[in-house]
Amino acid sequence: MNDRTAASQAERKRGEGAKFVYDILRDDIIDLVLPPGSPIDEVQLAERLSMSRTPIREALVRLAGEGLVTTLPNRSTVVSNIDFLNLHTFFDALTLMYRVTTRLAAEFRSDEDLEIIRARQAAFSRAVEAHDALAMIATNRDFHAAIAEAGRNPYYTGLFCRLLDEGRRILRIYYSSFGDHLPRRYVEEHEDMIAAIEARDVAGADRLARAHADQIVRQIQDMIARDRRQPIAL
Amino acid sequence: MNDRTAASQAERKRGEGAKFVYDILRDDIIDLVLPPGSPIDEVQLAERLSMSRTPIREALVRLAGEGLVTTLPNRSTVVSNIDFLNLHTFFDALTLMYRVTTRLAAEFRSDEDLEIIRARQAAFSRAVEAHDALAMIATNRDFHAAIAEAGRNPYYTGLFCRLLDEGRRILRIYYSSFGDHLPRRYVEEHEDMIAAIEARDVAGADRLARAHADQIVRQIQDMIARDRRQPIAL
DNA sequence: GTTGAATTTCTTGTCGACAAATAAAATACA
DNA sequence: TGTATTTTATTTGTCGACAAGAAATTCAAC
Repeated sequence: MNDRTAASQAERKRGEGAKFVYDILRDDIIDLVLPPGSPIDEVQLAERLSMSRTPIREALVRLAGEGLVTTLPNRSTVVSNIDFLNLHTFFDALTLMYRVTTRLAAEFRSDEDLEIIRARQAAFSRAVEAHDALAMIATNRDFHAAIAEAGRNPYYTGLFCRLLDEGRRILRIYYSSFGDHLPRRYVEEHEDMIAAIEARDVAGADRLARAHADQIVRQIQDMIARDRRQPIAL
Repeated sequence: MNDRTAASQAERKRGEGAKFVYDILRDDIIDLVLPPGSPIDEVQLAERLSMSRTPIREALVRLAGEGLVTTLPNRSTVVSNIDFLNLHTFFDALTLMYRVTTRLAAEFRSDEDLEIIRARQAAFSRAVEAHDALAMIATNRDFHAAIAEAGRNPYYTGLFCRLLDEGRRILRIYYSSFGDHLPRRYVEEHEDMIAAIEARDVAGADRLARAHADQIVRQIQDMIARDRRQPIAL
């Protein structure tokens, strides 16, 4: 799978076995190392990570709770499909969470929050400069997650992070079609959002977040319309 | 605990052991049969339900994923506290979900959805007539959950149901202070919402949902202000 | 009587094994 | 040759047991 598997040989503390395999599976699912539909074999995973099936099952239960894997009763558990037929519900929720979290960030952010957000934006900017599409997707997610954290509403951050992760999966499918000019626009939009959050301009933050969300949704829809590899589902 | 425990003697099908104990624990937590802070002993539960610890642990992992229980590493797992200090984040998210789901229901509802919603409203009305506060709380939750289902956005319904369940816990703490006149107002508000959903009046549904949410939030806040038993936390 | 260390107890996290349920393969039959 | 049925095989769900960690208790020293 990946090189982190080597770390499994190192002795792990008691109690973090499940978290260990959870993190590995989660990252691999979001990065599409495990594409939708991939079966997950408990026994195979167990011997690869040199641990019992018990912590692996616990990780799978948690992943199922977040909707990242689907458990067929008495049969295999597979990586959840991306529901292309109902993407509009995803876009709708994503847009709303963009707006709400950015609004709240403008209202409740502390100076430390602002620092973290700026650091995340710097990482995103570097990824854009380097034309590294994969890093762009990841750092963009971290940027907005930091804004959500500044809003200090765990209900929103929870749903938003789930949506952002799902968005990473979708974007990763089409990452080859990323151009060079559009992302730079995102950098500028991010800067505007930071300015609004710093100025505690709630209305402005909402307007920018909405525009930003529309922008991203439109780009994903364009990519899907342009790329007709799997028109129905994966 | 309750009489459902007796059903544990009946033979269960393979694979639904975890769901069985999950449902029991979930209901008991939401109904405050297990109040916040209650420790959950795996071994005790295992022998009471006459099953192994494995399915019980799976249920606990799922409950932890939904935030209903908190697992202290290497120590006991307890029923999660109600965070009275940050109730405003709960009210904020609840209000937003009320609005969004009702809007979407007005937009996408089918005739079958409307039937289900009406049935739930009838149950709520009966509970109000019977002055059964506990049934009121439960049927009110089901009514709004049905509206959310009609909106057909699983991201919203997921968060909303979590919020409604948490609201049930909060309301149940103060259910003794329920009067007789206020709930009747809720019945009428529900009827108005149904009418707006039937007429596909999105703007009206939004307005009614917002007013309804404000109403409920205000009542809970009044109850908390009036009842000073546990001013800080439970 | 109080404080601190050692011991015991109790609960959890992990393991290996077994049995049920399903999928796959092999066989029988038309 | 194609289809139905039995057999095999694989994978999951469950179990009992054991060991690591933390809390509670005991014991000792001052």
